Amino acid sequence: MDHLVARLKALGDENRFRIMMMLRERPLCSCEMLEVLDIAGGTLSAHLKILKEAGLLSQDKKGRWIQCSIAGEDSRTLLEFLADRVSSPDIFDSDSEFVRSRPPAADVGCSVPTQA
Amino acid sequence: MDHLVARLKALGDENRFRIMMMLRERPLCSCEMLEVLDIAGGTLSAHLKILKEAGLLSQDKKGRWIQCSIAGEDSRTLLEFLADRVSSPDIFDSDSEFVRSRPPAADVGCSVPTQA
DNA sequence: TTTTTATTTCGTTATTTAGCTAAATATGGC
DNA sequence: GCCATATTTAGCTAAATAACGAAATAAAAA
Repeated sequence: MDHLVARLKALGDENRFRIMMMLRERPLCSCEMLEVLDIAGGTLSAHLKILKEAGLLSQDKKGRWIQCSIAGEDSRTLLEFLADRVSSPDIFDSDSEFVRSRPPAADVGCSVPTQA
Repeated sequence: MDHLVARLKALGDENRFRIMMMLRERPLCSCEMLEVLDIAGGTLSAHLKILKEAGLLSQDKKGRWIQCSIAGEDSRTLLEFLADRVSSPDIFDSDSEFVRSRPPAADVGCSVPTQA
């Protein structure tokens, strides 16, 4: 499959798209995403794997947790273009708002229960 | 699901993406697409339905056949942006080349056997 | 009106996907 | 080393998806 088509497929899922929109704000660790998305840890891990394989997301070990970021300028460009075209900005904005309301993970660690 | 995410999902399939890339060239009827894509008529019909429901494709009855086009300026903008970013231009270019090599359907009708 | 052509719908099948929970695997702090 | 935390893997289920071929529709041509 063409790489771009694979990227579109990866982004054609609401939860994965929300993840990438949040990452526009700043790098995040999984536990922060879990606070926003109503899915289990295992499910999130699977989504992150798909985004990584699509070349949209990169992961860096930062001590105990793993920091997820947007992978590369190409991905960034694509996401900015798409962000301007979402038809329900409210949802993505409130996700970003939540991210902004929290101090970066690097400062506080991940002190959130992994699974409900 | 957010409308844009639904569009990305619709485009995240190789055959559907090829269809939309070909439509950048000119409007097409199903039988022309069938010459390019190696799928059965019923399968194509299902793909066209998905693209239509995603608001990417519009269909107009033209006598005996149905003309498919890109639906709206939004879709056109999105597709042009994506077309510049495909990682295997060869495939999509050769599809477009095939389309260009044929006179428009309006002139000749659809004289191609529907299914192999 | 019968035939031909274009397209859709239907019934089926195989595969993929998204989700869960629970177990396994790091990794850092005590 | 042991415990707590973060993440991945594994095993499962249910729903969605892409494909087929054949039957059903629609509309123009003969």
